[in-house]
Amino acid sequence: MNLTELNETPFLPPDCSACKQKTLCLPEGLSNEEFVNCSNIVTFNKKISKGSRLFHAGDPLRFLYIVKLGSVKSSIVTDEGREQVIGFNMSGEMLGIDGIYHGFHTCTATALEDSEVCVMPYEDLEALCGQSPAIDSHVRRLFSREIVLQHHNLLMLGSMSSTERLAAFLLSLSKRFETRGFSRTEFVLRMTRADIGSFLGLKLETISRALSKFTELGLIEIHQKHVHIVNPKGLRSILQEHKRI
Amino acid sequence: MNLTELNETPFLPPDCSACKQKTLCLPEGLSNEEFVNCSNIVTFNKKISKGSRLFHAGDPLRFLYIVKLGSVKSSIVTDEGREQVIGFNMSGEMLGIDGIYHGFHTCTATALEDSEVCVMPYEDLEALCGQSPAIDSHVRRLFSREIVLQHHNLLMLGSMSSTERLAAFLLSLSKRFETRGFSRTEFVLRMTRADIGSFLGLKLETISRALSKFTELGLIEIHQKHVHIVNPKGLRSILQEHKRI
DNA sequence: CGGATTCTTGACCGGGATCAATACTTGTGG
DNA sequence: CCACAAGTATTGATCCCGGTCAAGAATCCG
Repeated sequence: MNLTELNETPFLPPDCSACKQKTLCLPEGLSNEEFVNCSNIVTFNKKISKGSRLFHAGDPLRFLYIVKLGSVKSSIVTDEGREQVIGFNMSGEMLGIDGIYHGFHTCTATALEDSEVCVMPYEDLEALCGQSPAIDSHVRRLFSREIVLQHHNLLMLGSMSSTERLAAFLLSLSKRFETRGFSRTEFVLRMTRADIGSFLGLKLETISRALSKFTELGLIEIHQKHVHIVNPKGLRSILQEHKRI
Repeated sequence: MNLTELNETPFLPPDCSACKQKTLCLPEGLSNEEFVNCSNIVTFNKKISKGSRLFHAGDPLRFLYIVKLGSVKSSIVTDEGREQVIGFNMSGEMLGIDGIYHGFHTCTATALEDSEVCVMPYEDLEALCGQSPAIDSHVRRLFSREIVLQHHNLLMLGSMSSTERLAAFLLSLSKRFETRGFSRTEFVLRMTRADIGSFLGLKLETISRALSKFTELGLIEIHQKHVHIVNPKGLRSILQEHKRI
C-alpha cells in the first residue's frame, strides 16, 4: 500500500490567512477577499513522504506547488545520463515553474524528508492572476526571484573554488533557516553529500573533504547531517579571500 | 558626445504586427487590438552601440527590453570582484526580468555589437497583463523559458567537461541562429573568448585550446570569430560520449 | 602605421576527480 | 532485539584536466 497516496488530505480546505508561512509566499497587504481567493486556488495540501516524487520530468504541467513543510530537491536528468541537482526548496518556495514554458515539467522534484506542499492548479492560478493585479504582480516577482537565484547559482558554479562553493552553500542555507525562524547556526542537512556535490558541480568526496577542512579550521562542527556553524565570519571570509589581489 | 543617446529614436512609433521578429517574442493568434496594445507599450526602439550598457546592476527597474537586432551579454559582478557572464541574448529574447524581484537590476546588459532593442516600461507591461489574459499568460511563459534555460546552463557548468561545454555552447548558438533564419553551420561569434570562458566557467585559454582541438578533429573550421560547423553530428557526439558507460 | 586588444600555443602546476578501503548509520526481517 | 544488507560518509593514494604564467602572433582601430 502506498502511504503517499493515503496521505493526501483533499478534504481539509486550506486557509492561507491562518497559515504560518504566509509571509514567505504571499505579498503584504492582501485584502480578506484576496486571501480567500488564494485559499481557493490552493485546492489541497498534499503530504509527500521522503523519497517520493512530487512531479517528474516529462509530466504535463497541471499544478504549481509551494512547499509548506519539509524540503524538496529539484533535479534534471539528460538523455546522456547526466544528472544535476538544480536546487533545494524549503517552506514558502515555489515549485513547478519550469513546466510553464513547454507545458510539461523539465525537472523532477523529490522530497528530502516527509513534507507537505500546497497544490495549486495552474489554470486556477492563471484565472486568479487575471482577477487580481496584486497577485498577478506577485507571481511575476516570484518568478523573477527564481531567476535571480539561478544567476547566483551560475556565479557559484562558474567562478568559485570547491571550498568557496561550499561556504556559499552553507551560508545560504543558514540565511534561509533564519528567515524561517530557525537557528542560523545550527541546522540539519536534509540532503546527502552526493546531492550537495551535484548541486555545486563537485563530487561527494570533495564535499566531505571540504567539510572536514572547515572543521579543522574551527569554522563548523559537523556530526553526520547536523551542522553547527561555529564561526560565521570565518566562513564568510572564505568567500572574500578572492578579494585580496 | 554620446552616440548611444543620440541613437534613441523615440519618435518612430513601433508596429509589432509589422515586425519581422514578432514570432520570436509574441504568441500566435493575437487579435489586431492586442497587436496595437503591444505596440503601445513598446514606447520606443533604442539603438545601442557596441560596448555600451543597456542597464547596470543596481539600476532601478524601469523597463524590460526585447532584443530586436544584434546581440547583448548579461553578466553579474560581486563585491569580491567575481565576474560571471550569465547569458548571451539574441533577437526576440527578453532582458531585464532579473530586476522585477528587488525592484532594481542585479545584472548588467552590454551590447556585443551595434544593436537595437524594444523598450517596454514595466508599469505599462503590468497594466497590459491586467487587460489581456493572452499577454499575461505569454509573459509567464517567457519567464518560465528563462528559468528552463538557466537550468540547462547549470547542467553545463555542473556536469560537463570543458570540451563538452564548448560543444553544447556551439550547438546552442547554431540552433538559435537557425530559428532566426540564419545558417546553422556558419555564423560569427559576437563575444570574445574570455566572454565564452566566463559563461562556461572556463578560462579563455581553455576555450582557445578546445576550439583548436575541434578544428584538428575536423568538427569545425574557425577563423577569428567566424565559425563553420563542418561536422554537426561529430560535435553532438562529443556530448554523448558521456553515455558510453 | 603603431598601440591596444584579442587570440594561440607552450610549459608547468595544482585542485578536484577517480579509485579504493573502511567506518558508520539506517532500515528490514528473522 | 540482533543480524545483516544497503546506503552513506570519511580518508588515502594517485592521476589528469584545466588553471596559471608567459611569449608571440594576429587583428582591430584610431
